[in-house]
Amino acid sequence: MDKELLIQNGASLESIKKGEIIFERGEMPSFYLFIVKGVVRVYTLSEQGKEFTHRIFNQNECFGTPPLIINKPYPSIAVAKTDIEILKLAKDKFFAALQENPQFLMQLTKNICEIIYFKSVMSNEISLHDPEHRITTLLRQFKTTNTPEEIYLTRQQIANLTALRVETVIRTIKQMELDGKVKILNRKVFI
Amino acid sequence: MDKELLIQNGASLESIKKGEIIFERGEMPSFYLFIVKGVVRVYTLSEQGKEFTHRIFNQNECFGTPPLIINKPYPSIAVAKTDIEILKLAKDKFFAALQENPQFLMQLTKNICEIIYFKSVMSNEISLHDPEHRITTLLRQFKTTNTPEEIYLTRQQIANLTALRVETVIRTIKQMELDGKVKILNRKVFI
DNA sequence: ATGCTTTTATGATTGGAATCATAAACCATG
DNA sequence: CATGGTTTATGATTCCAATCATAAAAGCAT
Repeated sequence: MDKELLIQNGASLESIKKGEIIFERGEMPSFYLFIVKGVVRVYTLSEQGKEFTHRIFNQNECFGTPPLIINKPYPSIAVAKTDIEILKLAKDKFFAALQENPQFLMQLTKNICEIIYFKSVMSNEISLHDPEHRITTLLRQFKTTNTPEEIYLTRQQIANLTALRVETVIRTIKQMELDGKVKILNRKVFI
Repeated sequence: MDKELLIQNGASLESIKKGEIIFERGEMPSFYLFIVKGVVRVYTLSEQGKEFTHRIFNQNECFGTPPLIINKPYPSIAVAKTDIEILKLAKDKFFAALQENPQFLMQLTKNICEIIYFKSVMSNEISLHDPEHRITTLLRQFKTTNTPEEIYLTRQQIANLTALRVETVIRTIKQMELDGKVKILNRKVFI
């Protein structure tokens, strides 16, 4: 999981500019991908161009790993939200490293469990709850799992994570502020 | 992962009647749970009693494992859909078994990756697509991952898996039949 | 400062799934 | 085969988020 171990096993460091696509939907995975620096967003698109953000990954996290492990095409798109640096480890070397290094596998499994937990929480929200509830849960989730500087999400980003439209998010957050449920400083939302 | 290994490591077999709750939302996991026989449904409830089914698990699958691994409360409820038999392995023994047996861990990780893949596909559907698209994707997914006898889902079950209401599912499937997109034999849907 | 892009804001309207209500068809079980 | 429970069916209505349109405010580069 950590940089040293990945490099020892043959991973190569790659710099990617903000906005560049890291993998496309439908593509077969051929690398284990680990973020050394920066932020990556994994999302899907509808035919009409609407976006749904599955997750935002920060440094020291891997992404796109489940499709690699079960050998299925990526169901989503990954894009660099900032300039990033990632370590890429070729598939065969990745599996060899897993074999030899049980700690690595255990750490990876924990990471994947965190992802599935977040997805469970959010899919419950999206399937059963109204806009205010969804937004509240998302913000609480981000508050506990990210450092303060990373918390800030634009209304559009909140919309993409909660499967709402940006106008709905704006209106809902406004109402929540009126009700004293959140505070807005600059344009940032505090819960 | 397989029965023998679990029993060797101290798992105990338990019979549970159809309809019984296996774990509740909010409860802390203390066992690794593996289905020897029968079907388990994992779902969440809204305040108004609406249900969202996260996944249906069949025999030779484990369920509720991510919260156990990351030591967080279950975000959902598990219920026996049929009379079932499960192997329960206490948390400490489970982690010990993982330590000693890398194959077990690898198999577990693959299982979890399958779950997250399915969840990714479905959350994309629920967030971005209309009822027909959601239902089509769900049925296709079930067609490829389950054996024919297991495919049959009631309209209500489809609704709970796609975050739609049962009337919407009924109307949508009717329309799809008229359009020649599915066949209905007895009341079962074939795609 | 100046313009350019992104983000937030807001009103008007629409659309489509949820909801409500009722009943028919089917299935299991004694 | 009669009975009760589940599943499917269907019409009428409601409701709320999406959509459409427009603009103000803030951030950013030159």
